[in-house]
Amino acid sequence: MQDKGRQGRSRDETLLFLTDDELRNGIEAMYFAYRGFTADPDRILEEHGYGRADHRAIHFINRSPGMIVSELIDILGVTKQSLNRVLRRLIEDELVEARIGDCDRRTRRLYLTEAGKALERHLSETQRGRMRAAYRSAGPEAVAGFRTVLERLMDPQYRLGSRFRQVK
Amino acid sequence: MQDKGRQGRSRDETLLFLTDDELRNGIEAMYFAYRGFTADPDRILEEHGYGRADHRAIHFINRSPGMIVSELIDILGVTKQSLNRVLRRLIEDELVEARIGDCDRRTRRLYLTEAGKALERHLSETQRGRMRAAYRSAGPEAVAGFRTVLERLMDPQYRLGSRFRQVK
DNA sequence: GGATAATGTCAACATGGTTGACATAAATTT
DNA sequence: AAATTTATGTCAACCATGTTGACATTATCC
Repeated sequence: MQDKGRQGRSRDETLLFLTDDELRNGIEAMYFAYRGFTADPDRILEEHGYGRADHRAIHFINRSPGMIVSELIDILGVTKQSLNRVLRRLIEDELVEARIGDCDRRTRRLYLTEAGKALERHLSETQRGRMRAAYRSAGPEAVAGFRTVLERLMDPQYRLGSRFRQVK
Repeated sequence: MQDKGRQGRSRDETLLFLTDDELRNGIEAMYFAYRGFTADPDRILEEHGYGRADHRAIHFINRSPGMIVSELIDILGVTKQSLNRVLRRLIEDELVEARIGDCDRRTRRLYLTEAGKALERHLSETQRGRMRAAYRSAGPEAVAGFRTVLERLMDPQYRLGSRFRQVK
């Protein structure tokens, strides 16, 4: 099954990276890498009684302080009900503060509190640690390639270039 | 917040890929890319009334036909109860067949049926399509770098090299 | 024959998604 | 000024997928 594909295509050596086998390996690698990538934060979050959804909210609020709720909904790609369940708890626990917008008083601008920033740092440091180790052992050229392919894999509106007309 | 880190480190140009900012961008890219990467299969699965857990089982059974249940549990990193719920349905729906092992009759060897293979092909073709487009537009060197970093990100036992003493 | 191993199953629970319906307050349009 | 739209919040029900714990069956191993 997994040999069949290669045969017909590998005559062109320069396109070896496009054989079905190579693509399948890439798919699998993506799966395992993502799991490794989330493993450390997951452990930390569990100790604090939070989950991955909380991490994502914390990450993006830290990334763009003052972001409003609907922007966060768009970035995370979840419903307001789903995000609200997360936000409500983070606000109750005083990891996140929601201030009324000054231009538009219907909106809520989201900020991490000091406690929120502390948790963010803890999560981020651990995750960056793994990323740094991977980057360092792979080298700058590999990292550039890694980033290029990742950008091509995501839906266009989330590419680094497209993600900054928003915020404040 | 996100400027602070760079300042202290960017003096060494060759290590720019290791600044906290670069690492944070990598983390975010990983998140968005993974989402893109699973979006197409998720749509297809939903049409058939299946979920991502079913996809993973189908993927790995296709990848290593005859794999036994405990091997699949190890690869997926879930409990037997969790996998069982998935397998039970896939077997009921006749996408997967579980044959009694010939050496050890306690074990169950897992295979995709024709219907299972058909669904696998549908899912895989779509996902490979996106992967192929990304690979093609990024080029072979980027792909090599991509794969290198992914391998370094995953837990070592899942690296491509370490994943083949098993099966049959 | 007794211990161990591989699998299956039941029940209860948590997380994090979904949809649908409805409420409030503020901004915008007419 | 009134009507409409927008941003947010909330309740309830549901689904998928993970967990733990307990227990049963069958086959293998010593």
